[in-house]
Amino acid sequence: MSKIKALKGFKDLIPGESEHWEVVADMVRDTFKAFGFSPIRTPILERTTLFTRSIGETTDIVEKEMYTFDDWDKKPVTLRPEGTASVVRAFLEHRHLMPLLPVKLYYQGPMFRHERPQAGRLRQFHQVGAEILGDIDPKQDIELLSLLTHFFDRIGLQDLTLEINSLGCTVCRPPYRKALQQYFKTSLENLCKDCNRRFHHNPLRILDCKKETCKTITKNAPSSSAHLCEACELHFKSVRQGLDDLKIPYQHTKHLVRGLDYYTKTAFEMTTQNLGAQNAVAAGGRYDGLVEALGGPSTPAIGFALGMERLMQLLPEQPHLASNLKLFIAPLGENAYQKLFPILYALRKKNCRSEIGHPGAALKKQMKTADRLQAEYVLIAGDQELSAQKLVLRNMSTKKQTEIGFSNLLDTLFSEIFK
RNA sequence: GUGAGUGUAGCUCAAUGGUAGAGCACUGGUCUGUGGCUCCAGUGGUUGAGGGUUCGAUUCCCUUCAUUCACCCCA
Repeated sequence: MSKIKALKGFKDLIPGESEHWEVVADMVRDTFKAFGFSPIRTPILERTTLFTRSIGETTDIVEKEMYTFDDWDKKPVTLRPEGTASVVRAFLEHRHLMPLLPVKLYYQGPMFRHERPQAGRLRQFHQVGAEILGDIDPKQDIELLSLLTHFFDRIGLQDLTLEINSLGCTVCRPPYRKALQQYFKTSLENLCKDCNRRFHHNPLRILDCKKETCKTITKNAPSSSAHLCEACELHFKSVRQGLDDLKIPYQHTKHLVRGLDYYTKTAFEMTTQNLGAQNAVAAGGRYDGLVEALGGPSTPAIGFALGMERLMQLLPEQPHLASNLKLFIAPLGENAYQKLFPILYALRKKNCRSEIGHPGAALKKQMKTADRLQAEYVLIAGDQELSAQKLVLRNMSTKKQTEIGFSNLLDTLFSEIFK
């Protein structure tokens, strides 16, 4: 056994599983394009400041989870911990090429966070994301949520809940934050250690605590929706109305909070009870201030990210895909191999999935290999066949064998195996 | 970063203070050039690593590493 193993929290996707990922990836492309999104691929490595400025200096991700190191020019670079910052950076860098607002983009790819691995959480994990840049209208929120809902529908996942909330904006969030601190101030000693920490740097998070004692205290805490400014209130109302109009079920979760600093107004999560301690398969929200914060023109935007590992974990157990091998060629001896290898090449050029056995192996062994590869047909070529100028074609499920002459070999073969 | 659980054959797991066993997989035979099924046989382990207690440790203790789950946080 090799001593070098994959890093902790990094995982190989091998046949048996990798095929299913491709199926889902294809479905992503298909669905997201239907909703008018275009693919974008951004680099995995970015300047560190892109993330510190967008995600927030004091978030856990930036403080202790990023893979950051000095590039050869001594400037710090980081393996992306999420996708939105890169997309916004690319949007700003190529704005002249994407003049039509709103710009609708989607991506899929690996993200990196140095966390302790756990069910539904890896250090390299994969996200599918979608972003709509350049429109503050709640219509965009609805469009994005309808895509998310439809995608899960189409992939066949049930038992998912769309939870939404509004976090307010720069106008109404600060007063709400104060109101929360005011409320919790009196019961600080009854709140857990973590919540005491949250009290200072992110009091909204207290609402999300899992501890029972904290939960009872948060029960009567002021809700964000009661503190929304007029614009945010109206926006949130339109979003909910829009979802109702499309008959998309959702739940208004008053304590729903987002971890990244850049979120404003609409915030949402697609949650499930079947993921162990994790419950979010997808999450996102509006980030109306981010583009400007990264040095661009004021550009409201909204997006979501979906965790592939979590999605795959929720999908019902998939049977290992059959290899769909059409033909296995069993050459007995070097002569046969040399005669048949060009035939194999010709078959493959015609997109016929085919394999050839090892000429030194006994026929029995080659048959076994063919069986394991789930070949539909086996073409047998030994000395007898070569001297008789006729090959034997065996149908593996019916066990019927037919002889095929050397003249027009390829054509005959094709008409036999594709009839 | 914190806490708990688990490390025995390629895989899934037994067992015992006296140097380990099953099923599956693999190889071969049954079946001389024809796969799946049956039956039979065989290969395969310094019981994660290091140290300690003991006449003796795979079992008990300590350390370490790996892994899993949970907390924090997040998709």
